[in-house]
Amino acid sequence: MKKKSSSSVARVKQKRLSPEDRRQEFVRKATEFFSEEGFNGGTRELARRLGVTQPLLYRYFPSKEELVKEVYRKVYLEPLDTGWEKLLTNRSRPIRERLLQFYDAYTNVIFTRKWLRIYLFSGLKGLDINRWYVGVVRDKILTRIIKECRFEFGLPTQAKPTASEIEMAWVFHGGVFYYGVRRYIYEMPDIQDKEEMIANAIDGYLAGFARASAKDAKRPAAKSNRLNAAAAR
Amino acid sequence: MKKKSSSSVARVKQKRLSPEDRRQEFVRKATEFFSEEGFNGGTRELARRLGVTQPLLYRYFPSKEELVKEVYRKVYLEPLDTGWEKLLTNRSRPIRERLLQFYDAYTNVIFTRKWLRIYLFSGLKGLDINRWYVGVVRDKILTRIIKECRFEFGLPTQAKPTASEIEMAWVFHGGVFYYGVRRYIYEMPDIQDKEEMIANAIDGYLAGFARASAKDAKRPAAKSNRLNAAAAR
DNA sequence: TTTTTATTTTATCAACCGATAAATAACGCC
DNA sequence: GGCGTTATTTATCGGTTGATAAAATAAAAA
Repeated sequence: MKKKSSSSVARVKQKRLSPEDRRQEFVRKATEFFSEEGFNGGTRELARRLGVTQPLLYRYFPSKEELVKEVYRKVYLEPLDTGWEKLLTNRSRPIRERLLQFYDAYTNVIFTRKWLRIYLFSGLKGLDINRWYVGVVRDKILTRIIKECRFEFGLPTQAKPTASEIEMAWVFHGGVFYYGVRRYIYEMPDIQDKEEMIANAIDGYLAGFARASAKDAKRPAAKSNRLNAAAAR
Repeated sequence: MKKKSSSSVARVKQKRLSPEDRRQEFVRKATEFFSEEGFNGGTRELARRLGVTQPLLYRYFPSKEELVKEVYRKVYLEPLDTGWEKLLTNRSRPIRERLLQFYDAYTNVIFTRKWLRIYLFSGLKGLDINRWYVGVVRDKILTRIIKECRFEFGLPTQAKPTASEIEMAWVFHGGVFYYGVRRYIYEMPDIQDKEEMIANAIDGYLAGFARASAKDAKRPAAKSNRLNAAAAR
């Protein structure tokens, strides 16, 4: 064992962080820990990886649950404050380019083992923050994509997205998402480059969107609005 | 409390099952339990839901882990012995119809809260049986779909699926899968009928497949075989 | 250096976990 | 019915969990 390193000799680092910085360091490392072990991981093992003793955690967090909540908050808010919303609405560029750039940026944030695992763990718990996040994806991302696609294909953009449109966007988005799961959670070998996969997925989605629009143009809007009716009651 | 009901009076049910049947009943109920609580659920709570005491479990299973393994086996093998393979290869019917019927049948099996949750729980654990299952989906289902699509579009069917083809099929399949997650795990409201979603997803996939085939026909096979090269080393 | 304050550790608690042994209850058979 | 066998329960073990109080240490202030 080393000596105590009390004042001057051999003191290389470890200045002593501000309480808030130290707290954030704990949250950061706890995120890594819980992403691997799940939220049933013990506080003793977590403390060991932090290089401290277990009761110290309770100086910075009133309970394990509070620490876990802070991990959630950090993980779920991380992908949302990257200002990608303008990226989708820039109509000076074709929709395909915008989608390519957006999904490249978005997946650069969420396609990590850490993020995906915490997302799935909390999803299995049925947490409110998970439902909130999924709602944000639908209302901010998918709804925007649908509107921009309509514009690209010369369709009216005011009306709310139909159930079919949302569901098709979800299938596309979920398909892309599932690539991350296969790669970073299942760790499947021999997987295609992310960029190629995204390009293929986008082309497939746009082809499907064009096809569906053409079909809907023949017989006007009906049937696919079962959802709005249900939501209006 | 009731009386003991030893021989004849007021005996309505509860005949006493054979050891194997009782064991299977335990496995069945344990599947429900672990699907909700996760595999960290306690044996005492499980026994309570079974209406028995906790040590009794150890008469039927040597350890909790063995019980859990049997739950895995049952859940993972369930969707595979439904003989849907012939369904995909019946070339007297158009591929769209076959895909519709297959995915209707397949999702009828896996789109339950129970199945999806156990699948995700075990996936997060990185279990071998999970990786095995994902490999089966790729090699038996997706590869077959690709081959049948090639046939439908008048392309040669012998060559192994390219990386792009597999990845596109995965995005499609994962998109459908993610519908189940949204519905039965996230429990999102106002969701489209499963059949409509599947039909839309299939049409989108086929449109994308046609588009990709047309593009590949211009410049011959190259680039998209990076995977085979990687697998051959 | 001495005093004060903030940080970290040691020791410990009650509750819960998976698992085992021994005692009891229920059944099938004669 | 009584007897032997199987199924089930009661009681209990050692280990681990999240959490608390008090002692000890390190840093900062004087």
